[in-house]
Amino acid sequence: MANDYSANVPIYLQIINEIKLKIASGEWKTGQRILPVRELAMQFTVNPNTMQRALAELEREGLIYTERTTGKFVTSDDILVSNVRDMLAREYMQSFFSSMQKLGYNMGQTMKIIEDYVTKYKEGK
Amino acid sequence: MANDYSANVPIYLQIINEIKLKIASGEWKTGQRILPVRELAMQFTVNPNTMQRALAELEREGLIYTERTTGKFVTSDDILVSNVRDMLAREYMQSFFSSMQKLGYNMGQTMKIIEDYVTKYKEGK
Amino acid sequence: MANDYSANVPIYLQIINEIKLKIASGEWKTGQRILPVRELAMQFTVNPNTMQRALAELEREGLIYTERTTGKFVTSDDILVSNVRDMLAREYMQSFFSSMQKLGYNMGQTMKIIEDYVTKYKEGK
Amino acid sequence: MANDYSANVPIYLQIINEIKLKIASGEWKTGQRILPVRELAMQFTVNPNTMQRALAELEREGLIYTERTTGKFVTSDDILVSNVRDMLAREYMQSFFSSMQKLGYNMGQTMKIIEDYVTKYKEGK
DNA sequence: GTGGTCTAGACCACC
DNA sequence: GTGGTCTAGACCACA
Repeated sequence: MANDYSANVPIYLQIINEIKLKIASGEWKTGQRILPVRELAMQFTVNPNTMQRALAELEREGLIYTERTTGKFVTSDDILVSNVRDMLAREYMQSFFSSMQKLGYNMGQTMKIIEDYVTKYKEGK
Repeated sequence: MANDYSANVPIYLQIINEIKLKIASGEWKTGQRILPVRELAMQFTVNPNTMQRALAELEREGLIYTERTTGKFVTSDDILVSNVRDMLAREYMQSFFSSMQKLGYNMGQTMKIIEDYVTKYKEGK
Repeated sequence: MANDYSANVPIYLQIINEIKLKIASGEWKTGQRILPVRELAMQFTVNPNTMQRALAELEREGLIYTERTTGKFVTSDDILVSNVRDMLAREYMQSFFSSMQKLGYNMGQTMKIIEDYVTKYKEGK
Repeated sequence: MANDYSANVPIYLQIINEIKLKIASGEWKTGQRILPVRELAMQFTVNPNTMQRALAELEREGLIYTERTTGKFVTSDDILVSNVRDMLAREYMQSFFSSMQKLGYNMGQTMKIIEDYVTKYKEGK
């Protein structure tokens, strides 16, 4: 049996995911300037180096770019952002179906549960 | 420095979830005797004290009971198990919809994505 | 006129190039274990973090891989190494021809100079 | 901590090389008057003192001479310029062969690579 | 004031 | 002892 009791997910990876979500969801708009590294670090209560590392990684993925001495910006590539958003949605969905499967629900049963939930949600609203 | 990044989730909590999942999914059947603590601890490659703590917690929730001198058993209360299973499914589902909402998909859009996914899944199969 | 009086090339980039050369030239053989990060850092008289960064980059390029708790190894992919070697050779060559062009030699003239040089070299030997 | 990583090459040395190249390549013609130090300094976006130092060095090497009250001129000694040009070419070439050797190519292999490259270059053109 | 880099020193998980 | 991560604090180039 494989045993990996959650070795702490590195902070910089958690930050990467958080920011990726902000960009994908449009909370950080394409082309928009982002806060200075040091301010971001304070906002996330993290060391500037850690933030720097996270942003460097996001830059490698193309979600952020740097203008020397001016600052960092969200990419202006709407298609890229859209792809990231789709990819995240897909990950969430697959993870959800996988969890349901572990609980013993096959896809059809899972769909039924979802539909019931949505129906009740609409009525409740 | 105080920060809000996931300090390790205590191992005993992780184990509780694992076992709860085994019971809810039927991998551990109702009324079935479970292995001695020490063996379970080995199986999970965990300290026996940690396993003991997890089992105690599960017992408080009624999912496990102890017969002195005989050992520990999964509850025989099928309804309780069924409720736990439903509850977990509900948690997964709410968490999923919540994530999708953070990504900017409302419930209708999310449903559409799910249906597309399921359709493609069936075709692919 | 563009002015960029060599801002120091970052040490970690210099190290990357040095190590890449060692691997491409076969001084570090494919599959061979490399020294621990901290020892390498001492050998290069550099901070361990700097060495770590360089090695991480090389790992992203596939030239190095890590076995947890065991150490780091040169890739076993001979083809990859061969490609890197070819690429470096090509870079050197293009840089050379480019320099000669700046000096006012076209490709034919450059070839002539090379051949003279090689001829003399052989005679001298 | 002492280490052997390229501390910035002094700017005046970089400028010397740049100007030497201009003279050797004929961009600055023999006997031609060169701009006043202050204008050159501006062109190179460099402190006038730095430019002065570079020109003084070039004068010591005979590539430049000063006529009091008139200004500075490129040497009229075509043979000297030609020699400098040859010497630079030779340096580039030796540096190139040396790099290739470090990569593990002997002179014959290097020649083969050059010829392949030139052949493809001509076809491509 | 901006990002980028480097050092020093520490802690952690894994074996 | 191995790699990986994090913090703190410093320095640099560029504009």
